[in-house]
Amino acid sequence: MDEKLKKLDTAKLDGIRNSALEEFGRNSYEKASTNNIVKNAGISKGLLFHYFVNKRGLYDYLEKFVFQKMVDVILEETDFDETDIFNRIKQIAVIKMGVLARYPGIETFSKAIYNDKSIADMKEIVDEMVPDLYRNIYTKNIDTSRFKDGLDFDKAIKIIQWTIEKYGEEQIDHAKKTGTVLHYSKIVSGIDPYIDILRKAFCKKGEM
Amino acid sequence: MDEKLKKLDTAKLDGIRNSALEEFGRNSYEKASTNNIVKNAGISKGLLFHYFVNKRGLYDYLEKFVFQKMVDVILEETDFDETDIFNRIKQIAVIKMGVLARYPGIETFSKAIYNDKSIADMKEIVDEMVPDLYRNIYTKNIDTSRFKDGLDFDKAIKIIQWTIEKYGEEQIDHAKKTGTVLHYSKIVSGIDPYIDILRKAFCKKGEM
DNA sequence: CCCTCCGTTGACCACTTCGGTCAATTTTAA
DNA sequence: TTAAAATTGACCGAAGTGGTCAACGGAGGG
Repeated sequence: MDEKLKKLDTAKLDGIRNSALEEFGRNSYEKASTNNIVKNAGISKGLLFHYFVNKRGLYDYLEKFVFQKMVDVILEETDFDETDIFNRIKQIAVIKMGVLARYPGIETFSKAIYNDKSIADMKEIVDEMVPDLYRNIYTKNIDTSRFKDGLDFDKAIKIIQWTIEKYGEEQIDHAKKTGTVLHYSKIVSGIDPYIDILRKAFCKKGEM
Repeated sequence: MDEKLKKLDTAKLDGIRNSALEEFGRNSYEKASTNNIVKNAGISKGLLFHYFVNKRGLYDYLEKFVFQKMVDVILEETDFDETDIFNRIKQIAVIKMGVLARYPGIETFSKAIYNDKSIADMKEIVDEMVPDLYRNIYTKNIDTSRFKDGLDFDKAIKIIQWTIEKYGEEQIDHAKKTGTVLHYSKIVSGIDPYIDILRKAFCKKGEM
């Protein structure tokens, strides 16, 4: 399966992935329809099974893909020379949103994974790697001296991260409800006032 | 339909609702199976259609129910004598979690609503009422004088609210992944350190 | 004791959709 | 020109779909 996949046209593969992520994100594994997937991907039924063998093969591939993609992109695009934690967190949030934009459905799919029984190995890998990854990207080469004395660093990071994520989610929700197109640059700039508040709240007076 | 429903046994109705919320939450409207719903609710097929006429009737009922339930419980249980915004937000979060605990699946169902086309009236009602409701419950009889001068009140509230919500989500996720049972009292007490941090960050020195 | 009422059942309906196959066709490259 | 590879979609038996309805059982009144 994997050798065949490597020869598959990038654009076509992208289409299949997005279509499948959406279908598996919206429905449980059993109810997700391969017919819908091929229809929305604009390919024939036979081709899907030619490349992914069967439904389970496609699902397992997607599972590995979304995890690997997120990790790869974050590690690759994060600027570890940035020592300011606020900028670092914002940067990672923006990177994540970029992935979400390129692969719509990746989010609902990720959440749906834990409802279905999936590859056993996969869960272990994820559960091991993710905490490690997150500890790294939010602490590596970060200047903690600017924080107020006595502030719980880990919890402060969580608050900043959560604020940025929730702001993003709110914007996405709002766009979905009103039917407007979402510009990620707008989200990014809209975050700043919140970051300012948190910076004032968490940093020493002279160090902002 | 509605008159019949009133005579339906509470426990049985609860079972049907929870089963249906879960099924509609996990699947799109078309793919959601009435067979699954009756099976998990422990009732016969005929009974479901006797009370709800058809699939759409059940769905529309659920839509009204989840919205009405949330509003009612919040308005009923919130203590508006509490003037401290931190306690107020925490209180509402706890109330919400209580509803989520009693009706598992209500959350995914709510999110799924905006993907499917649903009762047109419903959307308008929700879009009008919800912002109003939220403006009220987070500001009515709240003492704003404790906040630091120059702090953006609305944004500060958002940050507090988001922090509490994300903390809750994280705990629920963790419980789901590890398969452990979740005690809501634990969530509630676990929030406090975060609230303390935000209180120190947002309030005047003497006013905490 | 029967009778009527009503909540409740689940076999059954015609129909759609399911995952998956494979002979046939088109595209590619040499 | 030809062999190989990519791609199609009609087709399969099986399973599931929303919805119906004749029949059942127990409660309550006479």
